[in-house]
Amino acid sequence: MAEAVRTKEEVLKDFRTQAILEAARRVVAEVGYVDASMERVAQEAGVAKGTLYLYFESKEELFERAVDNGLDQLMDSTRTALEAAGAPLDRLRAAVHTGVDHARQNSAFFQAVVTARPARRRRPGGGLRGYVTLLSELLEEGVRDGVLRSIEPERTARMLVHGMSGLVAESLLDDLPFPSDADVDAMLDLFFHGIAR
Amino acid sequence: MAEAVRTKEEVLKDFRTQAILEAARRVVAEVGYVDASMERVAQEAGVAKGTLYLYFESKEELFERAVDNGLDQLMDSTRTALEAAGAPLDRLRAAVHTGVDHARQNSAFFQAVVTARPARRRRPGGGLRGYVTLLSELLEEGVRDGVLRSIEPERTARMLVHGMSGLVAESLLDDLPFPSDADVDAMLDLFFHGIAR
Amino acid sequence: MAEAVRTKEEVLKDFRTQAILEAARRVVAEVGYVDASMERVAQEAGVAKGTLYLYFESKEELFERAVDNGLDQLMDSTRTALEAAGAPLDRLRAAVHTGVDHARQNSAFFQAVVTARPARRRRPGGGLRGYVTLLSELLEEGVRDGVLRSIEPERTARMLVHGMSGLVAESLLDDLPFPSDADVDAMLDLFFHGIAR
Amino acid sequence: MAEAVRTKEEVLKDFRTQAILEAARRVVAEVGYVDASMERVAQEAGVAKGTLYLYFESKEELFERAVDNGLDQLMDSTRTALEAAGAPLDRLRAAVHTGVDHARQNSAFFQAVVTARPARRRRPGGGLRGYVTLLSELLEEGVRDGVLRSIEPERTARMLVHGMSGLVAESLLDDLPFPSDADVDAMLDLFFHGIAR
DNA sequence: CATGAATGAGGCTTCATTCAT
DNA sequence: TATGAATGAAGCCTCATTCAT
Repeated sequence: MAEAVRTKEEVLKDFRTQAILEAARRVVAEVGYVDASMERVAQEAGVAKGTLYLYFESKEELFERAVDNGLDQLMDSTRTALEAAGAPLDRLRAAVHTGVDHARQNSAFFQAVVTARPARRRRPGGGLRGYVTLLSELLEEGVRDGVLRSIEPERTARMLVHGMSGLVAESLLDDLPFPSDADVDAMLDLFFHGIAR
Repeated sequence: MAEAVRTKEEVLKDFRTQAILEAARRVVAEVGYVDASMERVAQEAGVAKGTLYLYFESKEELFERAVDNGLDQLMDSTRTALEAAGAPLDRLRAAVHTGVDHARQNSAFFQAVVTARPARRRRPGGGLRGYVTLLSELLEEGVRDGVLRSIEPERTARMLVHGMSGLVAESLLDDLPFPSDADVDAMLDLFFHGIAR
Repeated sequence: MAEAVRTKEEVLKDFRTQAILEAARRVVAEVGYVDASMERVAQEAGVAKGTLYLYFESKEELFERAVDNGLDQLMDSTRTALEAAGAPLDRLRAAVHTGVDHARQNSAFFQAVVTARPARRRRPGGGLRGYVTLLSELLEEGVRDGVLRSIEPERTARMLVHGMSGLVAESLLDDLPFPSDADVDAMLDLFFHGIAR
Repeated sequence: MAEAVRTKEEVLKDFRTQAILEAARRVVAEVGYVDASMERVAQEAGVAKGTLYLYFESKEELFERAVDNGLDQLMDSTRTALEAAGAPLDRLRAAVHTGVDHARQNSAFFQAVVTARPARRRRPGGGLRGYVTLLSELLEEGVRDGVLRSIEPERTARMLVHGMSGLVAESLLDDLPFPSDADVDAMLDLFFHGIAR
C-alpha cells in the first residue's frame, strides 16, 4: 500500500503542523491578532522561530491556515454531533449548541475570522460557507417536514450564524462569561418564534 | 457671550479632529486595522504625520477615539431617525435601517469594533451598549403596546444587533454588495415572526 | 548721543535675550543637555517657542551663547572680586572662591561647557581661556613678588582650573552637596604646598 | 569540564558585546554623545541596527554599559601597570601615566562620564570611584613610607583625578594635541611640590 | 530537519524649525 | 513683534524573514 508508506514522516509533519496551528489560535486568543508575533507562536508551539517557516510560507499563510483549520474542526464536530440526533429541529438545536461550544473553547478563531485584513479574503464564499450550508440543509429538512414555515433556508441559516457568532463575540468583547446553554436556548427560542405577538 | 468666545480656534480644532478621525476610519476600511499606519492616516487626512500628535497622544488613542466617534455618530443618526417616526414597530424598523445604513457608509468602524486588540477594552459594556439600550427601549414600548410578545428586551435587543452586524460583516468579509433594504426587511421579518410554523 | 537713542527697544531686546539664556542654563541644569528642548526653554523663559528664533538663529547658537554668557558672568564677578583684595595670594584665593561660588549657583554652565558636541568648538582657546589668563596673571604676580616659586603661570593656571571644575563636577555627578569653602581651601592648600614631604 | 562547555557561543557573544561597546565609544568620541545614533554605532561595529538590540535592551543601556566598560578597562590596565613597578611614588606616577594614556586612546569615555544626562546616575559613588580608591591607597602607602606629608588620601586622590581628567578634557575641548608625557610629568611635579616657594 | 542569531524594512514618535495670523 | 499650529526629517525600536550551523 503505497499510500501509507511514508507515514512516519508524514504523520510527524501533520502533528507538528497541527500543533503550530493550534498554538497560533491560542496566541491570537490571548493577545489579539495585532500582537501575535511569530516568536510568540513558536514559543507556544514549543519550536524555534525558524521552524515555523519549514511548515508555512509566511505569517500570512500561517494565520490563514489557522483560521481554515479552526473552521474545519467546527465542521467536523458539528457533523459528528448530527450523526447521533433524530428529529430535524433537534438536530438543528444540536448543531447550534455544538457550534457555540466549539467557539467557547476556541474563541481565537472567531476573532480571527473577522479580524483578518481585508486583502486576505480568497476563498469566495468566506470561511463559514460550509457551516452555513450545513445549517441551511437542516432548515430545508424542517420545512419539508412541515415543522418550519416556508422560509429561505440559505438566508435564514446565515442569520442563525450571525446570532451565534454575536453571542460569542459579545462575551469576548465585554469580558462576560461565555454564553451558557440557557443563553443559547433563549436565542434559539427567539429564532423559532420571533418577537411578534 | 463668553461661552462662544474662542470659537475660531476651537471650531478649527474640532474640525481637524473630526477630519482625522474620519480619515482613520477610511484607512481602516480600506487596508484593515493591521495595515493602518499613522503615515497613511495623515495622508488621507491631508496633514503631516507630526500633526496627528497635536490632536492625539498616540496611535492607540487615535483609533480608540475613531471607534468611539463612529459609535457616537451611529447613536446620533439613530436618535434623529427616531424623532420622526410613529408606531413602535415602525420606529424599531427605522432604527434598524438607520443602523445598517450607517454601517454601510462606515463599515470601517464595524471592523474596528471587533478587531481591536483585547487589551483595549475599557468602556465596560462595550461600544454598542448605548445602541443596544436604545433598541431595548423600543422593544419594551412594543411589549407595553401589546404588539410584541413578552420577551426580555435587553437580550432581544442584543440579538437584533448581532443580526444587523452579521448582515454587514458578511458583505464585508465575502465581498458581497452591501445589504439592500430588502435584506434588512427580510432579517426583520425573520426577527418578528420566527421560523417555526 | 546717538548711541543711547533706541535704548527702549534695545534694552528690552537685551533683557529678553538674557532671560532666554538664563532659562536655557536652568533647563540644562535640570534635565541635562540631551533632554533640553526648545519647547522647554521657551516655557522656562515665559515666551513662545517661535520667539526663541527671533533672538537666536538655532538651538545650536542658543546653547553656545548660553555657555559664553555664563563664562562672561564668571569673568565679571571674578574681576569685581579682584578689585577689592590686596596681596597677590589673597587675590588668587578670592578669584578661586568666586569661581567656585559662581559654579555653585550656575552649575548648568559647567555641565554644558564639557557636554557640548565636539563639532561646536569654534572660539580657539576654548571658553575658559579668559579665566585661565586672569588666574595666570595673578600667578605671575605671585612669582614676581617672590611668594611663589618659579612655575609656568599658564600651565599652572590651567591646573588650578581643572581642580576647581573637578571639585564642582564631582558634586554634580555624585549628588554630593556642593563644595564648601573648607573644601576649596583644602584644595588650595594642596595646590600651594604639594603632597611631598 | 562543564564550566567551559558553552564556550563557542558565549565567547562569540562576549566578543560581539565588546565590539559593540567599543564601537559605541568610538562613535561618541567622533560625533559627541548628542549625535551618536544607534545606526551609526551599528555601522561602526559592522552589524545591523537590529543586532544591537540582541545585545542591549536600549540605547540608554548600551551607552551606560559602554561607560562602565571603559572604566573597567581603565581599572584593569592601571592594576596591570602597578604590578610591575617598585617604590610608592614610582607606582603612583605609573598609575597616573596609565590613566592618561588610557584616556588618550579612549577619550570618548571621558566625555561620556561627564556628559550623560542627570537621570542616569545610578552607581552611587560615580564611575571613577574605583580609580580614586586605587590612587588613594597608593597615596596612603607614600604617607606611611614617609615620602609624602600627612595629607588626606581620599580627597587628594580626587584632586589628582581632577587634574588628570582636566588635562585630557582640555585637549579634547580645545582641539589641542593630547597631553604628552611631559605634560603629565609637569602636572605631577606641581602636585608633588605645590606652587609656594 | 531544526535552530536561533542576524538582518533591515518599516512603524511610531519627537522635536527643531517655519510661517500664517 | 509674538505666537503656536503645522511640518517633516530623523531617531529608536520591532519583528517577519533568512541562513549558516
